[in-house]
Amino acid sequence: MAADRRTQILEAAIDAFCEQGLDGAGMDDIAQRAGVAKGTLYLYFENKDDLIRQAYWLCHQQDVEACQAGLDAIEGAIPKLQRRLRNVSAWGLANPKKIRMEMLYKSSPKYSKGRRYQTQTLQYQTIDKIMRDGLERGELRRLPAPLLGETFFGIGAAVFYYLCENPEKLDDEDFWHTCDEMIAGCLRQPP
Amino acid sequence: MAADRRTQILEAAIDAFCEQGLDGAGMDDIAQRAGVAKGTLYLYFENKDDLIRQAYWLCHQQDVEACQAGLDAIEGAIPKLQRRLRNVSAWGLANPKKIRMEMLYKSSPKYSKGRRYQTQTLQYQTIDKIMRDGLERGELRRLPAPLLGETFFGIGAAVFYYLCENPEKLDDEDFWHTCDEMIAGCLRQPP
Amino acid sequence: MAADRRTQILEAAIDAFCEQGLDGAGMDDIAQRAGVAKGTLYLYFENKDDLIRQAYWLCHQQDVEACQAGLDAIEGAIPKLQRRLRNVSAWGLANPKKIRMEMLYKSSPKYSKGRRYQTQTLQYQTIDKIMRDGLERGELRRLPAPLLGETFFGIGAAVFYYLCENPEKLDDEDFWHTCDEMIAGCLRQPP
Amino acid sequence: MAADRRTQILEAAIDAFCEQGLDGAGMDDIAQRAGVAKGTLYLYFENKDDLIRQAYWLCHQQDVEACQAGLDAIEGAIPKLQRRLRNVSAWGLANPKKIRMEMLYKSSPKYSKGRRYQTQTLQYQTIDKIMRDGLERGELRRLPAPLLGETFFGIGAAVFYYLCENPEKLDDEDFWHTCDEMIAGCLRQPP
DNA sequence: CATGAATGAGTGTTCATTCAT
DNA sequence: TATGAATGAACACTCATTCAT
Repeated sequence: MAADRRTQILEAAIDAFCEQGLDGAGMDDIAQRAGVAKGTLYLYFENKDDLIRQAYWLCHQQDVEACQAGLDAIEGAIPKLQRRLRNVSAWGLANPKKIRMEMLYKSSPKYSKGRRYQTQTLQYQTIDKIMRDGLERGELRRLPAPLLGETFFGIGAAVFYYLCENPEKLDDEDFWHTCDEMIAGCLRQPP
Repeated sequence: MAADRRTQILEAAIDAFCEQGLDGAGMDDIAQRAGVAKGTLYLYFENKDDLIRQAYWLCHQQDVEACQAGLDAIEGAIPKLQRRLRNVSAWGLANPKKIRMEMLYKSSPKYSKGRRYQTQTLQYQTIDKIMRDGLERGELRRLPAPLLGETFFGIGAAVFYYLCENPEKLDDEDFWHTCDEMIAGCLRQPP
Repeated sequence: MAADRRTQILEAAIDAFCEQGLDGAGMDDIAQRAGVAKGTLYLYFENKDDLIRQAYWLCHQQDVEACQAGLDAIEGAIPKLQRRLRNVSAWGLANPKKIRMEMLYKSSPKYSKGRRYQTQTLQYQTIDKIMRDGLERGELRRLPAPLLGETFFGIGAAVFYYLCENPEKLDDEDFWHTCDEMIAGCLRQPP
Repeated sequence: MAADRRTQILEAAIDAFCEQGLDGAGMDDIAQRAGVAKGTLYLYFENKDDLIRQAYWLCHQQDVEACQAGLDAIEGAIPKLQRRLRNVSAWGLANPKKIRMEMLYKSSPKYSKGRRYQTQTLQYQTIDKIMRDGLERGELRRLPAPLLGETFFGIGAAVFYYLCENPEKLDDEDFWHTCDEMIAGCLRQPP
């Protein structure tokens, strides 16, 4: 399952972090989960900090990539966001630990300021672009792009958490239709 | 300012946790901030875990109480939620550390499952009630109450984060009007 | 024997360093010798480096003080040096570990450049003074003061090592008479 | 420059030990300096200890050999010692790292008792021979041969250190004349 | 009640050594 | 012969907790 040592360690680390937290998970534990000796970790990562950052970055990149699927072909901010919500939900349900890892990282005072939606993330940039374009076309409510972005993230998180406990809804088109309406109702500029 | 020793310690602890994280903040640091000896902490709290839980609980209770202000007098789920958003925003801006403490606690795998909106919280119960009532009256989108609740939380968090960086909007009625529309557009069942 | 905790630890550390070297002696070992817990060491010393430096400094200061006894009352560079040699020998025989600790410190590339006789030591300054005065009065060979100083140190070390294995000579006035002659023959400017 | 792998490694090791100390220098560092893989070290040396001992021994042998040059042709203990001092000084200035390596080894509690002049060294034997012969002929002060030897070493070290910082003196015949007088004044039995 | 010196299990990290290639 | 990835015991250091005062 693990292509190489590095990935093998990163996956073990993500598991450990999810279960015990960034501080709670020890290097010993991670090494054991990865099936390597403790010293081996330091062949691939400078230190625990580096391991955490790289574990986060792996999750974040995969998340972003999954979210992006098919987005370019869609016209309009609202439809793009609707599609994006489906993308992230499907990916998140299949990779719950990676979602959790992103959250842990972002909520740690050591690594981040506690926002879900942060300027330096890749998501910020793509979402921000969508929002600015939508605002320009008069498609979205006249609110600052960052607020629109953060709001979209908030709704997304809600839907995702709901799906975690009701995964069967993932294929329920009625459910998605209502979600689409929520997003549209929330963000679309009324005529 | 601190009524008694216990509160004095709790407030120092909240400060420390916000700045350095639940694991990052040491009992030494907390004691120093509180102006008491390290041993004294253990007279008021069983251990660090207990201190964290009580610090969280203090913040959570005050949060809930502040959110509740004036809600009983309001008729209708949507208006209630709109008011609630103003309540939590105003309180949160005045008590950013307490909001942060709640987040830290909820995002720690040791104490919580990582949800913002959790069954055991007091908010869950009040919001859930509002949602159930609203659904019964056909006021809200036909979605499960927990999803509606989580969605409301998501929008609330977005608005709050935005206000943190643009606090002058707190008194901007136009801003709030748009927020009200976002909430309504998102949650109200269209005719 | 140990006045306070700090001294108690320093003495244990000196013992350990002498037996196992600065790097070879572990903090665990030092703590055990001192009869305290490992953590206690860090209440009195910032880190191992600090402990080493302070252990050295303690030895160095006592060494210097012992060497100085009665020197002020003596007139002339040669007699002063002769007396000094007796002083350091007597003190060194009674405190062999402290002498060794000084050597270990000075010979460690981490802490020093490897000279026995170093500018920053207290001995350097007092000996240098004696040499300069002696040169001024034409009492000593016309050589640079540092070379005279280093030479005196070299002879001193030789005598000390010899005494370590023949401690009974410490009270042998004939022995000291010959030592005095060695020093004089070596350093005094012939007429 | 390095005849074979073994020498190449030994020279790299000596460099590393001089700069970082016997404990401070890692096998990694030595391998890198020698331009070989870490594992290769263990083909030529049993372990780090063995490497240290052999590195020391190499330096020691070369030192002894250099000191011996032209000594057999000289009659009399004092002239021999004077010549020897010039030999070791010239060699030491040209091979400062080898001198340093010898010192590091001798001052390490793990390998030695901390004496400059030690029974098991090759120097001990040749110097001891000179001293015994000189004593027999009444040429030297009536002191035990080991003390005379150690004293000579002490003066030698002083001269060498001085030359390190004033290398131009190496060719200054006046300087050497005074050194010769120091040695003679120190060790020769007065009539 | 309050203290803070003392504790020691636990942490992240290093590094001499091994061994499959 | 030569390699360098892997190992794991050992290390310096931290910190929640205790307890004599």
